[in-house]
Amino acid sequence: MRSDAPSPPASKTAADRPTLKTIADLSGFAVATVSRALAEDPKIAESTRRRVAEIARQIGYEPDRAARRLRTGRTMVINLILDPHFEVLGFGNALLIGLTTALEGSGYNLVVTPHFDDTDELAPIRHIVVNRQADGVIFTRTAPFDSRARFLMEHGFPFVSHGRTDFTEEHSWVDFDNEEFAYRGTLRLIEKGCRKVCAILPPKTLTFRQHLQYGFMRAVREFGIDTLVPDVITLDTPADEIRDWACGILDGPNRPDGFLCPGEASYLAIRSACQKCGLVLGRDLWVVSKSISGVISQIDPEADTIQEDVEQAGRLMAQHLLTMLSEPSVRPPMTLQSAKPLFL
Amino acid sequence: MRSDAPSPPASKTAADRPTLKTIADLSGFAVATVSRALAEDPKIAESTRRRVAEIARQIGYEPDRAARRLRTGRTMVINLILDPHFEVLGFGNALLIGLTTALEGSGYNLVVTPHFDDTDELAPIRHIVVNRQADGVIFTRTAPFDSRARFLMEHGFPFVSHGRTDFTEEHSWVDFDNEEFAYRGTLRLIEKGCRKVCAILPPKTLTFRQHLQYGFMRAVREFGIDTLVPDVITLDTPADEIRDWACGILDGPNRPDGFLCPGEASYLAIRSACQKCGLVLGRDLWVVSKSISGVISQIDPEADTIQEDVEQAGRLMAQHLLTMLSEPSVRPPMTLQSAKPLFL
DNA sequence: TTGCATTGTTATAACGATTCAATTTTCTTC
DNA sequence: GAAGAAAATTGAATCGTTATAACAATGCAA
Repeated sequence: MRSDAPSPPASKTAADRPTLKTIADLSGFAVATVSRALAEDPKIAESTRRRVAEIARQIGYEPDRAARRLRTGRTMVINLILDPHFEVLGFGNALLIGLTTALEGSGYNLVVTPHFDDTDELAPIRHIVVNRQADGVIFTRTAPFDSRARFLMEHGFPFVSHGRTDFTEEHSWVDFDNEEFAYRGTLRLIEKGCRKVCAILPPKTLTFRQHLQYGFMRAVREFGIDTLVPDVITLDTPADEIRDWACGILDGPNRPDGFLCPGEASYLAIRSACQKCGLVLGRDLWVVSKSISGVISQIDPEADTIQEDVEQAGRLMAQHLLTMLSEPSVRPPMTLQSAKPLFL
Repeated sequence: MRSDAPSPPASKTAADRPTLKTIADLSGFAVATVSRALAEDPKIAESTRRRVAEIARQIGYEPDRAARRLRTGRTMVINLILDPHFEVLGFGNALLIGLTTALEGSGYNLVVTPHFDDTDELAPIRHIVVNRQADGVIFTRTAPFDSRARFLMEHGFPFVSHGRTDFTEEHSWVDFDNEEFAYRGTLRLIEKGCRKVCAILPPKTLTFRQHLQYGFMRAVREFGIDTLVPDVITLDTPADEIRDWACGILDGPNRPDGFLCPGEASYLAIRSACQKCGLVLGRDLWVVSKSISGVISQIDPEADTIQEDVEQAGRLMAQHLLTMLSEPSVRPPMTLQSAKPLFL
């Protein structure tokens, strides 16, 4: 007996998806009861709760997001502001994976909003806050007195930033211990015998430039090492410009013999410049690099890298936000991720 | 005179955001009239429409997403399925930037949903379709008979895939012309004098493996060149494994002298292996690589790369979806992105 | 003046959830 | 068995929007 009878004309799947009413009819209880039963309201009899939950499970009931949002005012949305300078290699992706992973099953959706024009960095966030487009915000690359953080604090809007600020008021953040990275990385270069070390740093506007600088300076001062910190070249400079600049430096007199690269693109750029100038890494020149995607240590196992676990940062940020959303009175969680050198 | 008078107790910003009712009260019209006026309903007097629009503008009215979604059933959400194998370098990021850019101002939100467990690739999509969590879906890395595409077509659910399928029924997609890439790339290797060329290909399950293979085979057959296509090594293999494998090959007899790398990680891996074996790129060995983030051509200007514009792909996918959503009867738009060699 | 389009506006009922206050049922206790 | 307390349930209102159908107001022909 064939069972593939002609199905009813184009049965639109989601047309008749179950609501509280469906469960109410099926169970004999009122809609209000069903709602409260599913919310585990202790004033609803245990037996009723079980009964309702069972039916809900059977028919695959899932509450309607729009209705809930309209009624409660909670959007169940977390908004990630997409920074234009998401490091080319790996950073954005890893963060996204971490965020979505940690948010899975929480009921929160991750909405990604771009912010690419350099004009008004507040615009997307203001829109979200004023029009209640999300319950929480996540953004990256903080400045010491970040206008986004200030705005969100002023409005009591939950957020987690990647990177610290210099505000006295506490807020939630996750950050990599860039000072430690720079300190240990520079020590490593000195240990290798470097006499003049160069650090490629982020733009001056960003908080983590300070951290890197502190760590770097601390190490070089301890050993009285010569330094070079370019003004015009930063981590955000396109790799080809870094490369060209490095070629110039390496050709000149009194060239540095150690580089601190807090990013993968800059590492590849230096590596390439070095090769072009006929210098050999690990003989004429040493480099310590931050590794995010892991590709560097995969390709150059002998390279001195320090791993930044950005995926974990994403998970942490999501968890922090979830904590704050479920317990608004809690002290904003902050996490400093330690720098783990892959060399000894 | 100091102006920092104590502000009213924690004035929650979005507490009193304007609704249709606000405009109704302000203008003297009924809520229904206001709604239809803003919708540019031709049955509403021109003068009324102008008046209402002006007030709406002044008070910064923005319709409530939840209410609208509840009433109309349209979610104004587009869902991107995050693939676990988003190429490490650049791909995911570029796509995301393209998507969000093209979606800006459209009123659609981009929600990112992960799919990391290798078990049921249909699960996230089924959830979206059955529970009406979005109006359209975007996903990547199609298989010839992709179960996700099939499911979505069966349910008449709008979607755009990155990559083609072998289904006879048409659906919307954006794809890079990988056959052309492989053909031109291989020709380039032959032109350089290569006698035995190796192609690193994606896993057999993916459609674009066929395209690459066709292009590759077409070129080598034309010139009767020897080939090597590893079975165990694919584009998804971690860079260190590719590197180790390549070292083995390059040390052995009858080694290939040309590599086709349709991905940046594989290029870096080959480049590194080559260096380790004491071979020199452009003398003992040639490589043609696909470049996505652009970092390769920035670092190795002399490298033979072919650019894939993934950001544009993202923009196209978003545009395709928007078209289909606004005109459901339209023939699903498809775009093949041409391969642009950066060498002559 | 009546009748009948035409044009513009509005009251009302949803959409699917939550929540308050009111109601019904069950359990105690005398 | 009645009264009162406790426990369990429910009707109705609400969130902000849109769609339908009904309602006024105006113009024009007969």
